[in-house]
Amino acid sequence: MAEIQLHNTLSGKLEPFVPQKPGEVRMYTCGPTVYDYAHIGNYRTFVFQDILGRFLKLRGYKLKHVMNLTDVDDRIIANAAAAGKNIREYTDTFAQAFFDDCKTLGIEAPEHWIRATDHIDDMVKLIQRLQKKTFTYSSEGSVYYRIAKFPNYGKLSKIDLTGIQAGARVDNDRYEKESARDFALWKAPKPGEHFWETAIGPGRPGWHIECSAMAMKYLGETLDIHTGGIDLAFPHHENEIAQSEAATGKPFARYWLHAEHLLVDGEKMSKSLGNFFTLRDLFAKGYKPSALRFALASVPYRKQLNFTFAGLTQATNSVERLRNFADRLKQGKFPPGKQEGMSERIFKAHVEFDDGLSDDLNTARALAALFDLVRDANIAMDKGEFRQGDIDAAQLFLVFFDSVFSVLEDNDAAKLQVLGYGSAEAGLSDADIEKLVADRTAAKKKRDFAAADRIRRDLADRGIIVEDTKDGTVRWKRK
RNA sequence: GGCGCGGUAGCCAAGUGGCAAGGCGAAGGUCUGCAAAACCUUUAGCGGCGGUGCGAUUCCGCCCCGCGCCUCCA
Repeated sequence: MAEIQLHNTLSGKLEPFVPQKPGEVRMYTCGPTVYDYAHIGNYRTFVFQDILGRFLKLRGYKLKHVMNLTDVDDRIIANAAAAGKNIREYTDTFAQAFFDDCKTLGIEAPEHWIRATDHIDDMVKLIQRLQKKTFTYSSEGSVYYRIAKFPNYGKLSKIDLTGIQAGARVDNDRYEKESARDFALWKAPKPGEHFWETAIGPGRPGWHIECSAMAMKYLGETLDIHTGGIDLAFPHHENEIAQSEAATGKPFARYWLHAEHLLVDGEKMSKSLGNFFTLRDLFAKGYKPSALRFALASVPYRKQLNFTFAGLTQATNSVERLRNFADRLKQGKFPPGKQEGMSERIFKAHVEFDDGLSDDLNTARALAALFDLVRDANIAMDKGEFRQGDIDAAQLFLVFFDSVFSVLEDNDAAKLQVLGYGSAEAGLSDADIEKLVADRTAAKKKRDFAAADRIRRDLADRGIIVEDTKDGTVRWKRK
């Protein structure tokens, strides 16, 4: 197997991935801010993180993965107040929606899903540590980080802040800061705002401190991998580095991976442009979770992904092709024995697939290896040159593939029902379908094609596709 | 302006100094009672201009275009 290479934002280069502790990966990912439903752009990043985690596990690493939910910030405070709810009540709704969405998209739950407001004490302790080392100063009840004291500031985002002055783009009138680039570790409460009473005074945490505090609490002072969307590189991750490394004197994370953004029709997604979508928006239009997952996963994560409905349809059809192949493998009748060269062919595809993912999660390259094999295997099957003894190797590869991509299982309808989409109408049971299929076969035998076609059409209207195969068996599937 | 992605067929997209993967779509065909699935065939002057090479989509320079970040943002 090829060595795993990952693009590290810190170095700007592809680097061989070697965790600190052999066989174990400690990964922290920035999750959503639960002030509203997450959108498909968020899920582009979360699917990337999922694929990374799944691939590492598949490669035999023990994965310790922590994802946070930011459940306190300005938007949340404002929205909760507007809704007449307290912060917890308000964010619970969207946290639950996020968990449901993840399940629907096949995003595996990390070992820990943690919330900022459950870790106020940890943040306070970290701030105190920074206070002791004089990386902070207080002003009007808030605590700020003194960037001037951290020499490596900007090493992740390669940003040079010396030119940034308080002014038009920098909010300098709400708080008193020594320097415009300094950021808040702890914010003094504004009138009427929810606050925590702590050893460093009343208030609420700044945005960045939560990730430093929680990541180090669960994963130690040096993480193997830290990921998020590209927009988080600055200032969020840069500030995490400043806080964490100032406190510990150790590198905070060894590999920083950032997912590029998703665009819609070539433009930034925004509510004002009317091109802003949540998962629920797409499911309500009838698109399948597997199609969206495939669409998000098939474009390598460091490339901007241009989301379009045409693209989603393409993804739907691509998944269909793979499922057809998986079905054929499962249900087809093949001659006994093993075909000369076939297992080698399958093994080659397997290796190429793995090589693709090892190359900084090049999913497009990996998929090409799979589709190549699908074609070759179909050709062999058509010719009767694919045998029973070859099934296992092919199946093994598909399982490997699906351990990462997770799109083969035909469970879209069930998933949608969890979110309340798709008709919960009493559809045809398997037995009903079998009966109708048998009726059609009987009609065909009598060469009553009109009757047979009528049954097939009725089934099609109810979302069941019936197909005759070469070996005489009839197979059906739900659309 | 600084930093960073990217411009490859109708659409999505990989890739390499030496005849340009893969998927979707479209057209024609094979198979089928008809379909579906599958298979076959067709569908690329690699943003522009220069440069270095026997040879450049791939390296270098300049330019054009799209997108992102530069303290709300996955």
